[in-house]
Amino acid sequence: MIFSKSFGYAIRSILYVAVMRDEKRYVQVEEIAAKLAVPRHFMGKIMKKLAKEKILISTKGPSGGFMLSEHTLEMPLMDLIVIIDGVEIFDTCALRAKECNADNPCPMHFQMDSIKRDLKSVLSETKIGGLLEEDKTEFIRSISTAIGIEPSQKISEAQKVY
Amino acid sequence: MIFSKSFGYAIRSILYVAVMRDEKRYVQVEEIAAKLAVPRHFMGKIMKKLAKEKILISTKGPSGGFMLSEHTLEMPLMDLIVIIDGVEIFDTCALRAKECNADNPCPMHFQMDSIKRDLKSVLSETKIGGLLEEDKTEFIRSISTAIGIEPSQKISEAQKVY
DNA sequence: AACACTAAGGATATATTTGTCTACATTAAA
DNA sequence: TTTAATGTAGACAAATATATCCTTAGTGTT
Repeated sequence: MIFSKSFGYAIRSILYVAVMRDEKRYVQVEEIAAKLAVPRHFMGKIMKKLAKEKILISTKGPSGGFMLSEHTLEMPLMDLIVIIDGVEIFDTCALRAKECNADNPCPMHFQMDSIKRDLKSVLSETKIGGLLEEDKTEFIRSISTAIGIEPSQKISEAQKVY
Repeated sequence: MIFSKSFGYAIRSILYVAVMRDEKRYVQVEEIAAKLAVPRHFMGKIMKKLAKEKILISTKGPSGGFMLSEHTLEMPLMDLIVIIDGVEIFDTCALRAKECNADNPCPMHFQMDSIKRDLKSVLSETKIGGLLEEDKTEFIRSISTAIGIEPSQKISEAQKVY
């Protein structure tokens, strides 16, 4: 699955907060989780981590919640991957050899090297803000708009999308 | 982790059988598992699947075990991935959108498309036999040779490698 | 100061993957 | 034909990833 489910949740939550940035200052986990059809508390854990890593700004209390920080949109996906999934995806040998490098390569080393190089390249070149360009914004907004009236309905509708 | 642990076990077992192909006809799970430091019965399950898919030939009874089939070495890694890990790695959207394609792309669609294209390319171009070329063979052989005397030692030594 | 609202944190639960054990079926060899 | 060596199969267990629940701690409002 290349990336974890958590990573997908993380991106989706950031994009949701980003799309909402004109409408109000802070967005609540409650709302995000409902609109994106992500388990409320699991979403909370992930966002807590994002806040701790300064990817989002959070504040407690009434009308509190999450918003973008200045550099959120400039952050490469690479950083997000490392924060959520860790570096294992890049430094774990496919055959699980403990020592596997160019000097002492496992039989799949160079193939994996090529794959990982491509992966790193895409993830480093793509910034979070880059995911918001053009009509893609519409896709995100559709999650929150093209959805029913009532909370439980919202969730079931959202689940049809994600 | 891109590929599952099981996938790594599968490749390692096939390569082991391949390297042993001169020395004897059949190689036993018992031996393979010990030399590669893979849990005996877990290894068995994976190899059973490989045999069912005609990637290896198996026979029961005394002096039975596994050996290569004619086309084993010509098989692209792509096929092996699908057999062991399934197609989810290629058809699951990173953001877990149910409908995600070029016409209705999720915000990460084109980045993932690029990554997956690279992945498929490497996995399709690389055949299992290709992993056996040159000095890589030495790496595999080292698993079984550069290892101690006694079975329990063998396992612990092997674990240092993998 | 008291209250209500919201994120933070920790404990617990469920699902999936990985690993273990036991019994059984097949086959070669004696 | 008996026996022992082997793969096959399924139930069970442990580890990890994902999900839920409850409590705590800030923060704005009254």
